[in-house]
Amino acid sequence: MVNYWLMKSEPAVYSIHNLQQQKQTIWDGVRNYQARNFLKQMQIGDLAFFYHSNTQPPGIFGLMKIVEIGINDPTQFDPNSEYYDPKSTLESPRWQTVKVEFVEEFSQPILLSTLKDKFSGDELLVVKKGNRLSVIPVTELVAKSIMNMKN
DNA sequence: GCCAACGTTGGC
DNA sequence: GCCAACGTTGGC
Repeated sequence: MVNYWLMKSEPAVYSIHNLQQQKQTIWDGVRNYQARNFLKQMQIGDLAFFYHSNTQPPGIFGLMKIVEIGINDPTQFDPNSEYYDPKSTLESPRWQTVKVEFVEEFSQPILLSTLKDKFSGDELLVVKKGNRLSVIPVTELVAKSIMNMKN
């Protein structure tokens, strides 16, 4: 069974175009336990919407696929990284993540304003007021609907 | 730049 | 375990 997710990134830091060029990347830097728990639930083959946050306009700009799971986020051990976590140890790492692969960039991005028109906060967490999670699950029904909207 | 809505930290 | 203070996210 394929699960669907939505993963946020600030395009000024890492955009769908960066992923398109790199083909694959380790999704590092998530430092929120709830988001991490969703990362741990991911399975190889799952699909994730690439969401551009903190930009104008915000929205879903493409699709990616989970190709590797259970990766220890390397930046937690790197004192030079802004994501360094001195409380994390090699014996029991705190932060796990996944490797994602570029699938497609949407020819027409699905903007947050559109998502707000189409879905309620209960249907899709990203339109819920006050939502701050950078990794959220998306139901199959909503995912299919989004896939239709991009055409 | 503002600020609402969180999550985290740390004293007690 | 409580909760005040503080930090962060992210749309606007």
